[in-house]
Amino acid sequence: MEIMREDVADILEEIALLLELKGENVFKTRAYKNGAEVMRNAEEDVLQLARDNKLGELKGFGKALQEKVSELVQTGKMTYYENLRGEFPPGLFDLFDLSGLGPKKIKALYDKLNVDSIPALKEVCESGKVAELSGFGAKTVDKILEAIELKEKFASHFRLGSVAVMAETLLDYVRAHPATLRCTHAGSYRRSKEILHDIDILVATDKPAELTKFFSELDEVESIIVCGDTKASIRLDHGLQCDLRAVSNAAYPFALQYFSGSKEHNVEMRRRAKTKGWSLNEYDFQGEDTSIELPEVNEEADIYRALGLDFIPPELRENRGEFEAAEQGAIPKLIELENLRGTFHNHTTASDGRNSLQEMADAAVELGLEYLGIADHSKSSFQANGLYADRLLRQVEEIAKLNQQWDGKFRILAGSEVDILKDGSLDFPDDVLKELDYCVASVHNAFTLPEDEMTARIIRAMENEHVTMLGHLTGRLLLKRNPYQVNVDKIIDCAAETGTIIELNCNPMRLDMDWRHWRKAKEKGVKCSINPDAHKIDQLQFLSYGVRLARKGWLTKDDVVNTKNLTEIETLLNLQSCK
DNA sequence: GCCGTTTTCGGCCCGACTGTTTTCAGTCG
Repeated sequence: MEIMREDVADILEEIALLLELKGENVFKTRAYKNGAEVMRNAEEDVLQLARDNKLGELKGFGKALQEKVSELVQTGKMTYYENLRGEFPPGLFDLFDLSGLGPKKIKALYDKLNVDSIPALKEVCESGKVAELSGFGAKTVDKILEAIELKEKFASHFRLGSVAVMAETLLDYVRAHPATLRCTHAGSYRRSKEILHDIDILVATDKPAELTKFFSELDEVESIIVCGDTKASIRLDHGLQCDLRAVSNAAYPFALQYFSGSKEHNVEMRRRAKTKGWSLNEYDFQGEDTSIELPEVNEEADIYRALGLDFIPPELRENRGEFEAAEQGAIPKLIELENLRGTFHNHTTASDGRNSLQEMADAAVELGLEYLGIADHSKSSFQANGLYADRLLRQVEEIAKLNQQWDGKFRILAGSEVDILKDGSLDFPDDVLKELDYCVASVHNAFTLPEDEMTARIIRAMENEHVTMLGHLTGRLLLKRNPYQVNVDKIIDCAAETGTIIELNCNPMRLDMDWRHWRKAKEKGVKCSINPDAHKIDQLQFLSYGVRLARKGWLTKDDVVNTKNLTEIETLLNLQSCK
């Protein structure tokens, strides 16, 4: 099997774990973890660099990592890794998933009690042997057993869309507390990650212990993980964890910056602070040399300014180029929800939607939109009641009639989500497609094609002049189904050449194309359409997730076509005004 | 193991909480 970028990163990360188990130098293990991070995020074609023995060009890759990864990519195996792996039983790795257990404790359990799997751990916990080990006690045993139970019960991953309501509710509670001075979300929720492990809330107050106690006693709390004077961690329904940090008003900007992360972003912040002779933590700047004056900080932006940086919006804080941009005054003005004037790719009862054309349009008008693109499924998506050409053309006529009611102030755009068939041809012939206002082309079957065939298939579809935009590029369903194999770089290049718009499908299950690719796409001139893929009226609200992820992908108002008003869209699509 | 306008050695981000400890190690974020 061909080695992928992600496989290399996973192996480097596993080596780091193995080295920790062996009790190796922490900086050595960190070097491997860092190497994994570089593999995942580097702009370069890292596999090609590995084939050419040029990985040393990447910061973080020295002689040792370069040789090991090159061996892996060129031969399909890494001797060092395989030897290291042979030193430990495979079941040991599962123990790292248990919260409260780290490399030191796992090593002790393995060395002293021969624990090499979760079932074995459960047994020695229950037999009382663990409590006898030095450094372990009754409470540790309880915690381990609870962690085992939790792992079995919950997977600790949550989609942005499934935590957003709870995140807002909890913040509202904190905001309403009389001892709260100011508060907001931090962490990955603030950074708009598509998958979250927890919700972080930060509060400024003179009575921190009062806040943590209040928080840990909310009705929504299933169990309390920790509750101290300044921090409370609670577990909610479905195992979702939520952390509250309470700090002084003076420390609030520092804490907000710190707890918003990402870890990679903060490591770089601290490194930059050090070059100025300061140490940065979640409370303040500390001067190593007391003769150097410390900057005054009242809000988060002051911290960035002190380091010679423009304010970096939280969504961009992934250490993926935001520092360079902030230095050069090149942080883009990111898109806002209120910039959206309309949207494409929505379904009705004609295929697998729940609401009629009229109902969907009324809901869009209610949201203040000027146009709503309908794109019901085409005939090959028989599972979704896809339309044959005759039904589609009747829908086009019906839309034309409905459009007369809004006197040109609102318009339903007649489209189709046309299936890209296995060979890259489309599910409707050109003489049907040309009757439409626009067309979304999507893959809905044959997900297991090899990457090159899948890429060629999609490119062939994009080359059709009637295809306006490409739907959910990778077909992923977050936490449920992996993306199909497709060469995203080639798709982006093709979109740039053909002028095909790429969709940011904002169904929280999809959020596809992934935010990590948008910056590259926009630099090549590819436009984005933020599409809710709504199957009922309330799913039009998915637009807010789309905007959050578009921001994360560095997109501005100008990069997103559905920020254009109706007149501009009619021009873009070569449509006669229906006034 | 990596890195370098203080460079080839000596650093590498840092604090809170918990539990098992009589002053700290381990884990987490």
